[in-house]
Amino acid sequence: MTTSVQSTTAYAVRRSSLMASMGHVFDTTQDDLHSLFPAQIPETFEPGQGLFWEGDPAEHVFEIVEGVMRVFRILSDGRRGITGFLFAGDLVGLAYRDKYLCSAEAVNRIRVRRATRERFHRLAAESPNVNAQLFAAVCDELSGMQDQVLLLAHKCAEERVAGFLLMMARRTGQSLTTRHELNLPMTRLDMADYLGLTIETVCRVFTRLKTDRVITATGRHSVVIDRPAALARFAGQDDPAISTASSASFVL
Amino acid sequence: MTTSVQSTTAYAVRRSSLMASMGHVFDTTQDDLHSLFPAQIPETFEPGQGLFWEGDPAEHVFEIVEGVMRVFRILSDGRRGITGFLFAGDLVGLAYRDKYLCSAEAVNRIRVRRATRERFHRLAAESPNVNAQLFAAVCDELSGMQDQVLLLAHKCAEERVAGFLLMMARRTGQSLTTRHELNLPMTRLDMADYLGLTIETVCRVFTRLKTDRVITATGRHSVVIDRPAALARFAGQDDPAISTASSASFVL
DNA sequence: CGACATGTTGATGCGTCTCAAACGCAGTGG
DNA sequence: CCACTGCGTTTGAGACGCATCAACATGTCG
Repeated sequence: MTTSVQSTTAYAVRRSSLMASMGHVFDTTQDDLHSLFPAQIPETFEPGQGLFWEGDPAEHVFEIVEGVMRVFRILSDGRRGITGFLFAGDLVGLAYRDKYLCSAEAVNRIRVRRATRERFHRLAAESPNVNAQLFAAVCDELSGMQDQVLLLAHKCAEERVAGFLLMMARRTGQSLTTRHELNLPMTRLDMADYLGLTIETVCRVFTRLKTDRVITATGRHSVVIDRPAALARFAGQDDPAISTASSASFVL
Repeated sequence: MTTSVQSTTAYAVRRSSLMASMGHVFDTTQDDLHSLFPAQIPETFEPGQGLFWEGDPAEHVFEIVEGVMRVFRILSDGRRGITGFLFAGDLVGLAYRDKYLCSAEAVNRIRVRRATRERFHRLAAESPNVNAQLFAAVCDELSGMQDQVLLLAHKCAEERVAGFLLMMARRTGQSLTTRHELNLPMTRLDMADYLGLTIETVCRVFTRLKTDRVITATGRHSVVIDRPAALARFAGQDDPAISTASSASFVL
């Protein structure tokens, strides 16, 4: 990498938090982070297909147009640790230094736009607004990671799964007050690797939530949250990990 | 907050990573992040004294000149979760939005310089170099948090404590090849709250490491790492959590 | 010296992991 | 249409690791 701009980097961005934090300050109709991507027909990736791998030269930044991605690293013992899930509007591949530090795969079929890192950072540097948005978004991600750390360090299986469901509801823009169906495109293994549990434990918590009438399974990859308040209680209620948080998403 | 600059924010900065990542690009003798703080006699805080508390209006940014700090949140069940330790050269209090999201206390006696957020962000915005440094540093922190997430999600007590010792050695600039004394100013409770363990478990791991001749206790708050390779093996070896990482430090 | 905080060690219980088996759904082919 | 097959999921029994509770040791400060 030759320019100084390229060695300054970011990780990722969630559109929702970005709008929430910056919308009142910046004009988001122009000068938006998402305007950095060429207005072309998005590429599609099939479920399980990888966008890039840990260690690959970091050449592109991706914007998720539709679908869900998982970002993970392989630990020395061969296990997979998922550091986050990414949704429509999120950016991914803002790799740090010149290699990707994580791998990224499609969970379900996704559509993405891509820009070269060179182009992305050059354009971002041209606009103070975009620059600030990028910065704010990374800060948001950092806050979310802190919540995730607290969750993993101090919470039991029930709290983790309940918190995960609440996070999914929030990230997909659900109002918890009404009785929506919540789509969970990832497998139990994905959840387990994200929450630091085993498939079996995740599963047992699900059945417990079902027998307690907190949720109803409407399919293998979809549930209805019947009693959001009870779910929040399971999750540890007014924790930062639930109220503030993102709990996932950034990416290198 | 009235200006757009103030609502863009950052979390923290470690001097070491900052130098490592940016030193070859930026002139660090001038235009340094640390030059944003008034060249005045640093304030001192006594052990256990708080710099700011979760929820306080975020008025100042601090630079640690000497000593160690802990950053934490209180969970809904009353337990304390430490999200990181900060060392000389680190910045803290780059709060996001207008309230601190974490509390910060001195572990041992520390010396700090402070700048108002308004001044800090105004000066930072004036220099592209400083701006980029700030951004890169926050990205570094994000990477470190990811490592910490992987550690907490997938590692056992032995691995966590061993990893913690390696992190401490690295953060205090130790070359693991020679036989240095490692200072651990924090209590067992601090380590436990940081690693998601109990005091007793941390203690038992210490004694195991001692009986295995991996470390030697030279005092309550200092150990010698006798066999760094063995310690790295305990920690899970060439994990990202050890090689890449910071494992802590950022702060809101 | 005594009082208190911090650290260490031990006995026991709970929660999660591990191993194993059965189930259910989706896709395929007869 | 249904049997077959593969994979993800669910459920169970047992083992293991860490938390909990308790007692004691040690260091620190009056």
